[in-house]
Amino acid sequence: MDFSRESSNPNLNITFYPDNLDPVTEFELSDYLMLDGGVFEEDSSSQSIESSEKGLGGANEISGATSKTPIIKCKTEAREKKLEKRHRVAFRTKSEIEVMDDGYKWRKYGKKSVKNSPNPRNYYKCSSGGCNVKKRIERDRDDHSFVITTYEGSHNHDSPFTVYYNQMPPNAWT
DNA sequence: CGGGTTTGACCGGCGC
DNA sequence: GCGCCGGTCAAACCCG
Repeated sequence: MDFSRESSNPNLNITFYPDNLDPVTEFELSDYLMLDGGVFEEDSSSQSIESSEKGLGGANEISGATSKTPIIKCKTEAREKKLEKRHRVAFRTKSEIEVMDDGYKWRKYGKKSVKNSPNPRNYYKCSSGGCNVKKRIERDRDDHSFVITTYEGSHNHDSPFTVYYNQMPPNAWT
């Protein structure tokens, strides 16, 4: 069994996907891997996904990589036009725990079995009032030890985690 | 008692 | 037009 990871360290291996994992898109997996540690953001609004910087237990540093591949941007614009999307960021994380604490409070509102995957997909909403950020979590169908987390939208408010983050000295975490 | 899960039903979009 | 499929709702349930 390869579930014998001794620590629940979700920061071991993180891959970023543009959009969601659409198996029927023209994208190949190698296209995603081209981004290699980059964050894909759709900037249809002026905010950026802060949660990606501060979230996930505050241990990983995934900000900084900002290369936006033009081809993907192009494709996404088409989809964006069609679906009128907001921000959508997908992570692929090696972890046994599906729901990790990224500082926000999430409320589950749905579970669904997807045809493409044997594993169910979970839907979460940010439980803060007026904040309609959504989150979608599913397991990788190839690697059961990977978890795919997709954020959609931008938070209206600061993360409760951010309060601590701002008020503490930077080395308070170690 | 209040807030979060669970779970099936419902609905809308898309492809055929 | 119909059926499939993904996403959301909401009522019942569970837990602190």
